[in-house]
Amino acid sequence: MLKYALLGFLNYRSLNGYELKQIMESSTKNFWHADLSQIYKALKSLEAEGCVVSSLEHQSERPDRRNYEITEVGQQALHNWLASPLTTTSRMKEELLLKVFFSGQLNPETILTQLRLQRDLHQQQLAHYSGQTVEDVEQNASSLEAPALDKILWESTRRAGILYEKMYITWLEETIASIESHGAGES
Amino acid sequence: MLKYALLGFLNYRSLNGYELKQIMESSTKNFWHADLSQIYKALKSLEAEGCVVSSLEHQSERPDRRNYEITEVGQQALHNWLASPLTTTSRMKEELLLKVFFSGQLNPETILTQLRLQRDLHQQQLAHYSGQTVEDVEQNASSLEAPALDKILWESTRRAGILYEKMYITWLEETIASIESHGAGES
DNA sequence: AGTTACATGTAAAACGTTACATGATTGT
DNA sequence: ACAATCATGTAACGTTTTACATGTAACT
Repeated sequence: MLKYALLGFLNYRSLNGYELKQIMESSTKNFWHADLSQIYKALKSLEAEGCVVSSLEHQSERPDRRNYEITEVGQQALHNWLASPLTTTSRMKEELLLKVFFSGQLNPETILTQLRLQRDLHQQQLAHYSGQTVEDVEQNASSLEAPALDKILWESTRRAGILYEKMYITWLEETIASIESHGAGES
Repeated sequence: MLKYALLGFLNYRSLNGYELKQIMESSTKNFWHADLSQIYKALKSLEAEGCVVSSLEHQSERPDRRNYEITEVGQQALHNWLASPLTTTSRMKEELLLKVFFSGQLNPETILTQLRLQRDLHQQQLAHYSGQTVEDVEQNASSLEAPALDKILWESTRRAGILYEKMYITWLEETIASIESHGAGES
C-alpha cells in the first residue's frame, strides 16, 4: 500500500525520499504514515519494478539527493489500484481498547488515569485538525497544482480526522464516567 | 501486543490456540484480531519466555489439542502491560482514505462507487454491533467468570464499535454528497 | 556545546498474511 | 459429494519498526 501512496504523490511531481516523508507527515499522517527507512526501501523496489526512475542530484553544502520520477508503468499501477474497489472494511488495531477490555482485574484508577491522558491527547489532535485549513493541506502537502476535485477530496480526509477525534473523545468521556460511577457504587 | 491479548484471555482460564482464535473473533475483533498461524507462533514464543505452560491433551475421534495455562511470570507481564500508560495515540492506516486522497485525477464515478459500497458494508457492521448484547459478548467471549467491572468495560468496547461505525457512515454520506454536488456543478 | 534540518541508507528484529499439509467427523 | 468444524502446525513472503552509521550547516 505504501507504494501506491508514494506513486500518488509522485504523480503530481518528482520528489526525493526525504520530501515524501515530510509531505506525508503534513497531509496523510492521520490515515497513512511511514518511516523514512521504509520509504527508501519502497522507492528502491518501485524502481526495480519500473514504476519510477531516479537520478542523483549533487548539491554543494548539502548531501546529494536522489530524485524520483513516476513512469508510465507507475501511472498505470496507480490507476489500477485507484480503480479496484475495496470489498471489505479495514480491520483496526487499537491498543487502548485492548487494555480496556482486560482492565477489569486491576484497580479502576489504573485505567482511569490512562483514559484521561488519552482524552487530553485526542483533544490536542482535534484542536490541531480543526485549526488546519484546506490551504494548509495544499501548501504543506505538496505545493502541487491541484484541480478542484482534489481540494474537495483533501478537505474530506481532513474532515474524517475531525469526526474521528470527536467520536473518540465522546467515547472516552462516556467510558470514564461509567467507570467512575461504578466505583462510586462500590464504596 | 498480540502476546498480551493472549495472556489477557488465558488469565481467565486455560485455552488452546483454536479456542483463542474463536474468542477473539467474537469479542475483540473490532479492535484486535490475529490469524491462527500467528496465534500458534505467539503461544510458542510465550512458552519459551515462561509466560505460559502447555500440555498436550489426547482426544479420541478429534485431533489432539494443546492446552495453554498462564504462569505467574505471565501474570506479572500482563499486569505490567496493563499498568504502563500509553503516552501517544495510535496511528491508523485506512486504505480507503488514502484512495480518496489520490482520486482527484480519476473519473468521480470511480470513487463514488467505492464509497457507496463501503457505506453498505459499514451499515451492515453497525447493525451487527447494535444487535449484540453484553450477554452475547460474555458468552461468546469466553464463558469466563467476569466481575462487574469487566462487564462495564466489555460493554464500553462494544459501544466504541457502534460509535465508530456511525461516525464512518456519517463521513461516507457527507463525502458522497460533496462529490456528487461537485459533479453537478461541472455539468 | 547541543539540537534540529538536511539527506541517504543498512541490518536486524518483530510482526503479519497467505498458502500448504494432515485428517476425522458432522451437517447439507 | 461438498463444505464446515475441529485442531495444529510449517514455509515463504511481505510489511513495519528500531537501531545504527555518516556528515554538514544553521540555530539556540
